Amino acid sequence: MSSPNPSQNYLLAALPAAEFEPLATHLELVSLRLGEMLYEPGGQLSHAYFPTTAIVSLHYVMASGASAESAGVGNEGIVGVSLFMGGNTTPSAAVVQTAGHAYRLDSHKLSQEFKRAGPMQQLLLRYTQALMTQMAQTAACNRHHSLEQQLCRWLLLTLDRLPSNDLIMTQELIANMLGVRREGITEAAGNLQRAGVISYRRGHIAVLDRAGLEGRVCECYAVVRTELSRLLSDVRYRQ
Amino acid sequence: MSSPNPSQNYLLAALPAAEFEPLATHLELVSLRLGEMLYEPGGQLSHAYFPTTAIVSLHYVMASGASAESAGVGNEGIVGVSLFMGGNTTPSAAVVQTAGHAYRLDSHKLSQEFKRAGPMQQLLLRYTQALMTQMAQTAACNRHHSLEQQLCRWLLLTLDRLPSNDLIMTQELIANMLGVRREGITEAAGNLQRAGVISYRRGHIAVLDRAGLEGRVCECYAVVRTELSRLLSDVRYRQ
DNA sequence: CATGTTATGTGCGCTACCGACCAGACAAGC
DNA sequence: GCTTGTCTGGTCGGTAGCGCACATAACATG
Repeated sequence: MSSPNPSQNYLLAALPAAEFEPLATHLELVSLRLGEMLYEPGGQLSHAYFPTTAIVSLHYVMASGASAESAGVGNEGIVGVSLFMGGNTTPSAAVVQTAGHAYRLDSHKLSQEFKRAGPMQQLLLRYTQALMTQMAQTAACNRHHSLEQQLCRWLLLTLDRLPSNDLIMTQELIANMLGVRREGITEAAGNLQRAGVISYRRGHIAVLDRAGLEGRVCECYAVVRTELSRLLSDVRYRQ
Repeated sequence: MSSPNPSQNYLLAALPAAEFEPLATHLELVSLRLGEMLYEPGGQLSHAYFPTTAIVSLHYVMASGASAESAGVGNEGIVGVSLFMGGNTTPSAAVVQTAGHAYRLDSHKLSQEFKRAGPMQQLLLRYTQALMTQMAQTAACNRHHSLEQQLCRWLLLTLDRLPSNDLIMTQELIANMLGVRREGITEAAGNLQRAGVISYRRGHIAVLDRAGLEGRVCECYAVVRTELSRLLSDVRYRQ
């Protein structure tokens, strides 16, 4: 896992070898810094990104400056679905939430690959549907669930995209993702720490008890997870 | 407008004549009753629906019974994107929010049409991207905007899908869509009525002053509208 | 026109979250 | 060492929206 490898990304790993090989030479390894903006609202994308160890957050920033994440993308997906959906851009921004690596692919190459209507197209469309589920669930969760439940959901989704149990993440950043006040995160995280579920210090969060998180999270986490594995499980071609 | 016609649906209307004609014989006019469930969460879809005068709401119902709409579909779109996205089903439900007509198309025929990779595919993908924008914006709006602003957004989006200014709609139903308390709608609608923007009686709402709504709505309405027209404006083939 | 049903209006206490602060605590650089 | 910036902890008032319990009003039906 330590040396970067395209097959750390689920979508790339799922491609049949015959499809992947010709693509491999066009994949460019990039290192994404925390806070880096992959694209601004309405901006043109020159590349699509397949994260391996990085995590990217798709979120909308309101006129007031307030923001809210609609979905996150990690090694299970791709950043830049609008490139093959035909819109080329979106009103959302894509910001690096966890520093790490990603493989990027020229937008023309991606579009060309998509148009071949092969396994890659199927994978991309299915992933896009999973992304829609994540967005719809975020909308419902924002409406009905408590800040603590949402924090648990967010932690679990992030954890699933990381090799370790340690997140490099300030409370302020989490608050921006969830679109809540930083103090709200302080309080909820404090509760979780007191319960022995997580432990944190300046800019680091360690998950000690994953089951504890799962016990506190709302149903939304399971819905997103289940739907992702349903959509992508039967399209894994390679080991 | 009074006699049902497939080209009342934007997507069908946008198809080039050569593409539309062979499809026309497979389109079946159906009448959708208020409250009818087109598909249940996880259920299989036998048809896709192109609404003309009907409006369908996509929403998730939580374990607690609470619900929240993630997007609405009217004559600008299609119900059943999961049929061509490859998932066949979704965790959301589709419920008729405004009774009216729709043309339905057999799921195999739709899928077959999609695979031809012609104008229909492009239209469907672009519409799907617009749908994603609507979902993402709903998530952000649920987080940050007031009930009154959300009601205005919902009314405007619904209005855009209707030929008239009269909605047949109880406050209870709106509350279910927005995922708020019925009393909250009573209050917000009361304010709007006092301001002369709308007028209502048991199960009917008339919009008197569209500009008034637009003055009170949050930015989310414009984002969704603008994105929809951006994505679909350059793919209109027929008059 | 009497009756049942469904839709709307109102009042209450309650809680989760917001906004605006300030204070302490840790990390890194000089 | 000391300083400076960043991160976390706590407080205090304010409020939007919830849950609940009703009261009233419009319509539909026989």
